[in-house]
Amino acid sequence: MFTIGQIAARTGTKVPTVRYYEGIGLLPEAERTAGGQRRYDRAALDRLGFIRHARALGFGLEDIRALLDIEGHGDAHAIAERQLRDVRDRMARLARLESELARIVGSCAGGGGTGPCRVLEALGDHDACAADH
Amino acid sequence: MFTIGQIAARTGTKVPTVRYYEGIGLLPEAERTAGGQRRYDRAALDRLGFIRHARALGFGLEDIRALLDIEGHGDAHAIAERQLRDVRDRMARLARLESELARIVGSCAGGGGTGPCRVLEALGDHDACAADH
DNA sequence: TATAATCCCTCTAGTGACTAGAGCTTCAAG
DNA sequence: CTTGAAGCTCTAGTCACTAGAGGGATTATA
Repeated sequence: MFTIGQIAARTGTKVPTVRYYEGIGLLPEAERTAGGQRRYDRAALDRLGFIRHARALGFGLEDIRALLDIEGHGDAHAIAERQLRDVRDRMARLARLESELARIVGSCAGGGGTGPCRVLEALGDHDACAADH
Repeated sequence: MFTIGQIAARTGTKVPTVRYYEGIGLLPEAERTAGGQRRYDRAALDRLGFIRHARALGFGLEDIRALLDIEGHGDAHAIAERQLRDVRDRMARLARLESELARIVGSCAGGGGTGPCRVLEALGDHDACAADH
């Protein structure tokens, strides 16, 4: 049996987060000692590991709840594909931001320089942007 | 003079968001008609445009507040550079997620197929990941 | 001038995924 | 038996909005 601090450390989770997961029903209610402290078994540890892995991949908690519920139906594939599409979307948007920001930062050469910095003008100038954000 | 709906439409903002910005002090308090409705001038419209542009580039509201306050000191450049670093960090992390997710989704070939889908196993299998998330 | 359609007002509460803190109790080691 | 770390509950805060209730203002048309 593990304490909450132990499963937290083993999965790279913070202790309040473990309690939060229990509170919203992602983790089952833990057994308690006579004094009221939580104790966990191997299954709980694995489940938390699964949750943290899925979180690290960007799945939302509701998606994770669905993944934990279905246990083998076809839905898992659809959820993962949707997540992959989301990630690719975000990548594309970030790439546009990056080039725009690089342009703005580049619009005045040095950081410690003397002249007035163009960053504010560049930020105010919407029309110079490629498009859509 | 513009109504709140007009400046919202012109800047691609939702009306409650404009009121929210006023509430947190990003926009000055608007003049009011006798009946209590907000009216805006050109300066307010420009300021809101600046805010929305900066938001679209991923700046947080506190950064934007700082950008609006300084009006020409060297800080703007530093803030923009930090934002650019943030964006590049996020891009790198997303790229790792993307390859991991693609692997997981690819681990079972078809969506509408018959056999059991490996997505859940792949999600549970932390060790197969390249690293660090 | 009356009315209807559209807009606007304030206020509260909810979102997602935690995180921080106060004030207290339990556990394990020595 | 004492001490110190770790645990407990509960409330509230984060960020940047968004939704809804219940009502008032403005404007265009008849």
